Amino acid sequence: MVGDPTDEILAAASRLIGELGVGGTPMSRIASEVGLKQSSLYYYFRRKEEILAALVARANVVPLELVKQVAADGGSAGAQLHRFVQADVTALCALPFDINDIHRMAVRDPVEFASYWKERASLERQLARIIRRGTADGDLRSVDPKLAALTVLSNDEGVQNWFRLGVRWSVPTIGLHLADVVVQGLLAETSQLTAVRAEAERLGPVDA
Amino acid sequence: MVGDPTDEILAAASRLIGELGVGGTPMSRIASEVGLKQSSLYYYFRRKEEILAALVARANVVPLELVKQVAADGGSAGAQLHRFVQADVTALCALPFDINDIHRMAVRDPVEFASYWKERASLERQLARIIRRGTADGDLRSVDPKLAALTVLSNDEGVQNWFRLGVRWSVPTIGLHLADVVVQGLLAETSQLTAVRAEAERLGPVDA
DNA sequence: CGTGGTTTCGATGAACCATTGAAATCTCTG
DNA sequence: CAGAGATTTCAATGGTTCATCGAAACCACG
Repeated sequence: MVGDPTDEILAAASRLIGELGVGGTPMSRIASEVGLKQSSLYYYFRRKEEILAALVARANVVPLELVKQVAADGGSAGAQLHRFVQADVTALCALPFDINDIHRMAVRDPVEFASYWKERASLERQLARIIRRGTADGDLRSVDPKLAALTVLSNDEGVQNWFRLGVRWSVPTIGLHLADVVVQGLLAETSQLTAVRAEAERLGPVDA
Repeated sequence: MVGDPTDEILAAASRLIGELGVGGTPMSRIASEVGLKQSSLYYYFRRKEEILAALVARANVVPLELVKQVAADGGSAGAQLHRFVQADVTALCALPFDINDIHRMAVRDPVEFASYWKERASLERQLARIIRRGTADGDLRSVDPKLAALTVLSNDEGVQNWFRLGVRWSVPTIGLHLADVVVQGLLAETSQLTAVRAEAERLGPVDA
């Protein structure tokens, strides 16, 4: 054990949950991984969900940073959306565990996961803002911005889910495909897709 | 208790799991719901997962029926896709439990859920075939049909997930939005969306 | 040293999954 | 209707996990 036991525990939990799932990783296993006895974990975390909440809190920051960065970098709404989707898919697939797995717990325990839901709502709002602006500019079709934002995020999480099962495509391939579908699906005119894609590429990958 | 205890058990399990989640519904609760003791359940199902497998097996049939029906009804690939997405979203949202919740178990237990994975693969294949034909006809953009099929299904499951949390939109609203985005996202020309939508509407909702 | 705060642990209890062998119930036939 | 044989139910039990508690070990510092 080198650093803060809290970090050690989170790192071990993160790895094990990615391997065995939330339900499949007992506290005793996490404990032995960091050289502690099972009951000792409860000194650092009062309940198992507290570990999950801490884990998801970290994971949640990433997409939020992404959408902020994308908005700050500017460009058309389509290009922003395109860059966000690609980066979001990449970020979600890079997590050591399935975010939906932990999301499942967050549904049952709104108190413990309060910050998760707050950040999640913020993420939807900011994405909706981009889409709303796109509609106002005439770049995007006229859609309900909030509904569109929700489906975009759902899609990112959905493919992340299936990616973990070992599909044959690389993450960039999936991200690019998804970004293309989503953006063209919201674009006012299909012919703009190549232009939007070029613009997104010119701005480069998001670095958060 | 009126009919086959097996059906009684599945019905109770289905309802309880929708309410409390897979991990949150003990066998004892299911048992008492159908007027049995906990251990008696194991006469009908050897393990808890067997109940879940039976549940998901039923649920899985629906999208499979849908895609077959849609293909049988004919029409352009875009219209078929549009009708399928709407019907699939409706079907998934109508399930008493979150299909992803059970899907999670299926990942860890490929033996028990063997039929699930077979039907799932079949679903992806048939959807991919529709998309492939659309590309060949020039209706759809040139995309990897299998990747596109996977993302379409992911999207349906993704919104179903979030729908359960009580979003403010109705199921038909969500389904229509998603179908529009997906279809236009894959269409060769945006201008065709209204035509495709009209065609899909003329064919009516899928009745499987 | 020794005092007070921090960290770890063993013991324990409650909830749940699963098994088992026996009891109760049903079914069918002579 | 008796009773053999199959079906269905259950109480008892064991193993695993989450969580709590009080005591012991450890540590910093006067």
